[in-house]
Amino acid sequence: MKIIFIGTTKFGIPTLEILNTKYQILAVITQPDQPVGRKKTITPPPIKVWAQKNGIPVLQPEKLSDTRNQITDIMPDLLLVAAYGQLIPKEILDIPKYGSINVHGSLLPKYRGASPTQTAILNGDKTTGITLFLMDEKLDHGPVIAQQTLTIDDHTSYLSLYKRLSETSAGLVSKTLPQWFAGQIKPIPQDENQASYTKIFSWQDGRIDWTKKASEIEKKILSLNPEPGTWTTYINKSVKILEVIELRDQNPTGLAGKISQRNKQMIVQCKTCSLIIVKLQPEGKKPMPGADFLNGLKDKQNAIFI
RNA sequence: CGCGGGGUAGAGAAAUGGCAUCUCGCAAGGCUCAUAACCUUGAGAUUGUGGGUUCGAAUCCCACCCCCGCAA
Repeated sequence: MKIIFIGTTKFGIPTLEILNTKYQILAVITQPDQPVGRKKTITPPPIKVWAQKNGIPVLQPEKLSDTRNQITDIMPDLLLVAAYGQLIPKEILDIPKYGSINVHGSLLPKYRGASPTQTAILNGDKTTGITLFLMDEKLDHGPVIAQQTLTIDDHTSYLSLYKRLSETSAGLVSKTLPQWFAGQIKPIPQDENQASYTKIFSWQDGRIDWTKKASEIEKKILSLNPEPGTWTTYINKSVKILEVIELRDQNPTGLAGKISQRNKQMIVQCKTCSLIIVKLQPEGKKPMPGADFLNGLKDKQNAIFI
């Protein structure tokens, strides 16, 4: 079987690796190199780097429809898409004999869209999973081919769940494709009534509201790091909050956001209980332990996050 | 030339022209049944680099290097 892999982020790499051992990867399609960071360094997508290292041809069209003729010429049996970042036009999806399959990091129809993993953690879900579905012209809409459920443990961070999902994808793709090619799977349409969508989180979404419950704040920190980041302000400067531990506190005292010290640890008051700030990063500074931040404070008595 | 913050002891911060200071850590001693607690003492800094102004520069001026937040 001949496959074209379409993807951009490193989410697809485990899947791509396993495909490369079992099938013929004719080409990899990924987004164009983008300027990144303050210096606007032109950076290739991770998928491109991997493909070049493994001697697989790379296509980087601005718009996918530009490559229609090239894809037709290659005559793939299947398009496999994982975290590409653009809608793929139907005229492309219909080219391969066995259709176009997308790997999505949630149990569809729940959490369609850009940030299923972060949203699952933010909402405090106990489970999530991987869905393989046959793509159509609508976003994350087509009939489901296979699903695999994963449990989300407490205190799971976005990055660790992302990694597990990405590895699970590889396993599920590897297990499912032979059955798909053999015609043993009948796609099941998604239940539109159950559908929900996720948005791309912005810097503003990462602002911490200290009047919320400590457990809610912790989930926000776990889900929205490293991107777009979670932050608060201290004397008109932003401070990223990178890592916290919830502290059981029977008698919350002081205002929400109030900074205090206990056993050399930095404590911030929330609504119902407190959080130990393990790691944070003031604007313009490198990440540092909460205790270090506390050491440098001029007025420890009145220190507060807003 | 996208906007902005920063570089001072091992760490985090003060000091805006005049003895480089504080908190933490570290070392030694003390207290204690004991301690991550407490007390005493100590070590540790060429203030990012190079030049300039000045009797005198962490501080003012010029150039350069490096780190970081936002935005993209």
